[in-house]
Amino acid sequence: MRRRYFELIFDTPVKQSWIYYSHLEEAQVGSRAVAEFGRTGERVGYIISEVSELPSSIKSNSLKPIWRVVDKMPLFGEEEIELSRWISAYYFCSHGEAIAAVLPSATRAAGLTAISCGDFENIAHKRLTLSAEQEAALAAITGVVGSRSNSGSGKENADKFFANSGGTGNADASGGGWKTGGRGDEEGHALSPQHYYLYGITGSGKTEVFLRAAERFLTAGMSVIYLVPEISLTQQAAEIISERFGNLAAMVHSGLSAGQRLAQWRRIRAGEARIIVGPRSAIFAPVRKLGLIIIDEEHDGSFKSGNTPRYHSRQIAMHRCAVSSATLVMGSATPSLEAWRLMNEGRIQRLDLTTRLSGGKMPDIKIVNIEHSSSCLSAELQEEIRKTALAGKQSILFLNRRGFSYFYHCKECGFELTCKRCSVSLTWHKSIGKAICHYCGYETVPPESCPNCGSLEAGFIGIGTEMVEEEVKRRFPELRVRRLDSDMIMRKDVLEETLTMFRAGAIDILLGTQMVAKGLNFAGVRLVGVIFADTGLHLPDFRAAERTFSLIVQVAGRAGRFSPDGKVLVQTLRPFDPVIRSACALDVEGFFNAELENRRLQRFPPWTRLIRIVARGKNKDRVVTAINRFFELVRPVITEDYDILGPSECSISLLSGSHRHQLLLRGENMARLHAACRSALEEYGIKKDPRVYLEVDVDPAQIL
DNA sequence: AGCACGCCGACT
DNA sequence: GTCGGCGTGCTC
Repeated sequence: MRRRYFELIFDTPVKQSWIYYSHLEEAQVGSRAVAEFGRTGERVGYIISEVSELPSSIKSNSLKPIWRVVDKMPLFGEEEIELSRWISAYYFCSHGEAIAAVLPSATRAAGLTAISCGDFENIAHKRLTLSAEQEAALAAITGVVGSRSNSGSGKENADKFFANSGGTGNADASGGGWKTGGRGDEEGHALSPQHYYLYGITGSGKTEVFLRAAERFLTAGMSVIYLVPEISLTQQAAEIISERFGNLAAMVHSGLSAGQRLAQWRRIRAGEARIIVGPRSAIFAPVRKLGLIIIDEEHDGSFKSGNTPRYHSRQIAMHRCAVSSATLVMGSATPSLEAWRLMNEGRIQRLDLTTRLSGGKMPDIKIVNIEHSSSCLSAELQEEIRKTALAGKQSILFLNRRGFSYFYHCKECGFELTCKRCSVSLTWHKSIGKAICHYCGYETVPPESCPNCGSLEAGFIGIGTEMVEEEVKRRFPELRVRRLDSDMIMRKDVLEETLTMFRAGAIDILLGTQMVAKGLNFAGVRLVGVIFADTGLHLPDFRAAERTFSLIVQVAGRAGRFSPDGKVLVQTLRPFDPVIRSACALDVEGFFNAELENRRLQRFPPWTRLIRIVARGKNKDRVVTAINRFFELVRPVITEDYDILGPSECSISLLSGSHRHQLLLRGENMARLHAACRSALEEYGIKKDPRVYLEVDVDPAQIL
């Protein structure tokens, strides 16, 4: 075999590719190859192209050989290479990091496992009759199956707001589409938005519509990707889908062997599995003829990756839909503000589901002022827990307590200390004795007494989860209590076990964080108690109100799902806070429209886009120097209607021993932000301090 | 990110 | 006199 040359990329932050030679016949684009990389010995690289001529910059005697080819059958193709290239440009990571995120790897990606039981054809029947609303929604979503041309209407729509990477490598969405196999309905009404949103209260039957839509696309010979939030919903969705679609389905979730992952990846690539269910990373499923992407609980934070590349599945979904002219359907009772804005503007077609099925009603929600309560369980809440237990029903207690829930509060008048320029809460920095705004750097010495009413009953406070558990156990020794939070599920099956026990009625009170707020449907739940609704509200993050609102509405939805006597108690120090009030009134529209207006006034998403740059390192002075240097570099390339917030210390100023300082680039057009950031990064790279790492987060989900 | 090469402090 | 600190540079 003659000597051939291949371009390889590695999972390293270095933004380059490398040429290797090989005599191996199996060497081919799309396979992984083992080779020596630098002085690191054996490493797995990804073959992304075969090159016929060496670039003049490379001396052929410096080339290294490919030792071994890992995949006899290619693992990926042009689509994956293109997608990873787009990701690397959009999210400012190396191509290698991007492809590693896309492909099933032992360590990084979520795994895949087979679920096959029964046969698609045979199952499709035992189903419920759809309500008129569900029917209408389904018709809208599937009305375009088969009648779509290959045009870019979807692409424009996506680029317009979410995608929009312009000039960064998007170059190509070339017509990766496919011709439809010709199902009849050609009447194709307005094709423009191929993005839909099932907006409906919890328990209004979104899932059934998703499933029917999926079925239509499958029947038409296309593939479907069905995204669900991490952990909670995965299991439920998996069961339903495997039951309904049998061996056409592939489930994606973490904690599986590399072998299983690979097998499923191949099964999907081969077109054997055509409906893929899973969390965030399932968006990369290598399906052919992508027809539909479903994003259930679209508002959920787990769709945004916390590691490089810090992608958002919704963004990737929009891109993939544009490339393949596929349909996107999202759903939630509490959409993200981004989605809400697009719905208002008609760029996403909103489909309403207004009635709760299965005989349940939305629960009675009551706000409880805990201003004078000495316990974290108010008298009212204790009373309801007692009532619920006596009725043989179950309770869920929810406390959204994150690491830094400290805030300055006046017990007298409810005053909170916020930044004058950004209207976000100030964070107490004990070490220097100042309260600081992490958006603009504003800082102040906190007042001894409340600036509003002069009360001395003012200061920084906060509640913890374990405290609640103790309190509950102390007051209700006869009830079976289980705590469910990230600490508890460190051990592998605790989550599953706890949920099973709860479902079986072996637990009376389930106490926990987010985990208990998301998509759990248990018939026995009568009471939901929100221990302290204010927690997330005071985080120095512009999405604080949105998150708080969603959580309350979501957790409230857990009560009385199947019975009419659901009860929700929301404990708060601010019974008149508009966010809490609108959540407790389930006034979704009211909240969203008000919040949209706040964001507009503050120039925050969804009215603007953000790129966040975090400098981190052990040496604080170097970090400050680095972020200042970057600031000086971006300043000239940012045009007047765009702005830069910071540099300022991150809210979490010290993380894993690294000091962190950040900068936010803000503007209406992501393409322009991208361009500015890119040029600054290039300049920065010339003389960068190797002891300071620069993290770039495009469309950050939180900026703490 | 890794990893090796390289030049300055406390140890058998 | 050496072991080892991590600061610096490189990866076809």
